[in-house]
Amino acid sequence: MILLPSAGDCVILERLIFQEAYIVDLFDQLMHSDQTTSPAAASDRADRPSVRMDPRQLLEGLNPQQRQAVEHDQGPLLILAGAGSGKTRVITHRIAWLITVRNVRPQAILAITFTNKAAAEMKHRIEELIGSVTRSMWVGTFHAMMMRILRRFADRLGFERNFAILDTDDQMKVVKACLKELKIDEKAFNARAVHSQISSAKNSLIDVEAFISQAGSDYRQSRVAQVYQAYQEKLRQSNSMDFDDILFEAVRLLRENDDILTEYQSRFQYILVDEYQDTNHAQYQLVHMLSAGHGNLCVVGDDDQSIYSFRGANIQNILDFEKDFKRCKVIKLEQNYRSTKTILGAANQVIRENTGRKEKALWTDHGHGEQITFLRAENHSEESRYIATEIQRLVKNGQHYGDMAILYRVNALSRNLEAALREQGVLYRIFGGTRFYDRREVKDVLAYLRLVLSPRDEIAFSRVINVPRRGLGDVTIAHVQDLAEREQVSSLEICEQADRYDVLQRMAPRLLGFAAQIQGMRDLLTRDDLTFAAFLDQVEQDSGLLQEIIDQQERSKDDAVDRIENMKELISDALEFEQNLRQLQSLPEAELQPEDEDLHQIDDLTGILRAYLERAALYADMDQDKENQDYVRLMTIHSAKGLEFQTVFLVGTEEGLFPGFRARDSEAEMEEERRLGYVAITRAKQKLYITTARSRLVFGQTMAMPVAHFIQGIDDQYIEEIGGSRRPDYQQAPHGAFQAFDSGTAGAACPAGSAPSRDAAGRHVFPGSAIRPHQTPVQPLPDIDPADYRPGVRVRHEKFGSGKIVSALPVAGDAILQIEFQSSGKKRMMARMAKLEILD
DNA sequence: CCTATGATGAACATC
DNA sequence: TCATCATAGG
Repeated sequence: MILLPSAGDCVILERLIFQEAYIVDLFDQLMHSDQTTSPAAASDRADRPSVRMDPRQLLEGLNPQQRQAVEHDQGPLLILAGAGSGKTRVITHRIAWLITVRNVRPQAILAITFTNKAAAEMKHRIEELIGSVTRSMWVGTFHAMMMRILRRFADRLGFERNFAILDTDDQMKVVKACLKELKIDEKAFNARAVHSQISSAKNSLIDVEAFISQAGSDYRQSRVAQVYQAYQEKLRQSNSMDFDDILFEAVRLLRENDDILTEYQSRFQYILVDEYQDTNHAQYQLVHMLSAGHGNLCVVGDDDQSIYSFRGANIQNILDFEKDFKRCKVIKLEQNYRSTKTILGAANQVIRENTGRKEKALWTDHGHGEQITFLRAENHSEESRYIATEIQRLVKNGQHYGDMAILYRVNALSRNLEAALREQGVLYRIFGGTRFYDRREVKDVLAYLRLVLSPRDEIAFSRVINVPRRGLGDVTIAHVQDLAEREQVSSLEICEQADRYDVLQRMAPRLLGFAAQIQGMRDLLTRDDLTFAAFLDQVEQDSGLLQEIIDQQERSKDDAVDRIENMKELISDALEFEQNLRQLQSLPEAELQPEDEDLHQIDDLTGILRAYLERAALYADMDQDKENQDYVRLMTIHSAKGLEFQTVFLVGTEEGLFPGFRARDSEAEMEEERRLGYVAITRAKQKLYITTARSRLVFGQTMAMPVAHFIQGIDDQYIEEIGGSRRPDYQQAPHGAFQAFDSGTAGAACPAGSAPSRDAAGRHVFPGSAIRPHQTPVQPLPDIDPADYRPGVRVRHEKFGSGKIVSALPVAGDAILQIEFQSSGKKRMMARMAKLEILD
């Protein structure tokens, strides 16, 4: 390793810090699936800029305000960066400046971004400037950064280091369980609403006690307080945190432990926070605490782009920054480098209606460009068809799919568009929607993994205890959980001892079988002689999850094939994850003993599993967008934040949809919708389309949709209207006309039949392998060629003897076979798993 | 204890 | 429209 002793720094100290920073970065690279580290880049390591550039270059091409921001030295700094004002440029150059000019060690910099993607982008751009320094920097989201600290000090908070992270789905289930336990009527107390109250309480750092006292004698509130209390208790017993806890507990950790706070305060000499307008109170507090000593806090944001209040974001954080940090410097970036005057003008008109914003005058020296095209279509199919044909027209004129994006308020709108785009042969890709790790079958597998890793994970337990069906019903499960509570042990332990309890007598064999299954998997884990992918493969099989889907394939096959593919995909994902890890570990530095024990343990299967589960929870954006890919991008406005496109189609800008119906009676929410509109409009560089439909299917009903109010306010000079005025039109097309139109395309849009036929497969009895833990080392499954398994081919199975393949369906390098055995009739199995001998 | 059925209610964005 | 939930019947 190369050590560059810097003035005044104790070499040993530097060594330690460097080591941890290095390992921390390994972690980071692992988490970002897009960061498939090239060996070349990886070995080009240095904790100092490898290319020492002339610092003056860092200021080149910057306007005076940008320069000022980059060169700012000590003390708090607020950069108000309007849309398209070169914000990222300023941040990255500032970091480069700090390192090269101010001689700040990279590991003394903490840079917080809003998304993982933004973090990757920031690192990339810094490296372009000064080489691979980012590997020892902490760059990431609040959640990811705090997780590092929390893992390390989990014990101080009373958690085990392998605590689980609950996603929204899990959280909901826990809330429901609490409601049930407290005998609260779910109709009077909507679980969703209660959960959101708990969530915002945590984001505001209101703990259970404070919530209770705040509720006072208010019946409703004190009931919610009870749920909050029960909820926290359950999480604690399950050794789990939810998303909000990650921040909440981090604050608590730093508040209650002076030594830890001091350590991180002195480590992070410079703190930068991007998208500061979207921080919540907990995040505010974290930043505050960490920067308390030196006050070298630089926040960047735009109050007009605050669009995450649903997540607890508090726009006051940015509005009050000057009050909170007295001697702070404020720099406004008001020159827009992105859009035409027309687009900017329209955007300004939309946002100007908001009150209580920081006055900014965004300007550009670009030309006026084309007018904004406003479309008033009859219905959603016409709207989508217009967009599709327009895209094709633009492409004929030399534009690229990759320069265009279609933005919408709600994911559901992508459906209609998809049909039309496909029809017209437009290349496109949809972002967002159900994420890979959120798919049911994937979550089931992950729940097994969680339970294997952390036996106390009650939430994972209840998810998988009867999945696949083991003939264990609500009553039995309730008994198990009651006993667990009474005896203060985990439900899994009750299962292990099921034969000791009278109430469980009847179901004891099944419970024991389940416990043995988990134990078997845990043995595999601790024995540590499998690759991670092989381990996951084994879990998918031993759990019976895979077999269950195969059985189901009998009837409803469309769905089943997808699900099997997802399970296979999960294995490849695990493989990739592991390979990345190995590659990183093969670097020379990895031989060092990291001071951080947690990261050290990433060496064995258990460590990999823990890291993998964390990634699944925190870094769920699996399908990363590759730049320069030539397809139209479809996404929500929220996920488009920070991006820009030559041409933008903003669809469904209708009252009730965008702005959503909930914003109706709340001026605050209305303002957020306007900000959202502002964000959408400012994504466009050259050309903007705003489209609406006079009628649209909402909740399966055709509804008349008025044009969004904030669009009506845009001046005529900026807009060219097609299909009608954006101002209220009294002329409605006859209903019947588009009724017929709808039924024509609706069928094509959703080809799946209305009633997904459920199959009546008999319940799954646990396989023999489950009861007997594995005695012999597990053989990795053989690679097979799916093409070998064709209908008519005769095969031999070690248990069922010889048989003939009736049908074969290739799936992800494997095949689902139906085999007619001479002795035991028809069976369904996966080719690879069955270990068949081909007889012909 | 499982499954099918029909009712019911939900739908906004993300770490 | 789609998914989840409660209920009834096997």
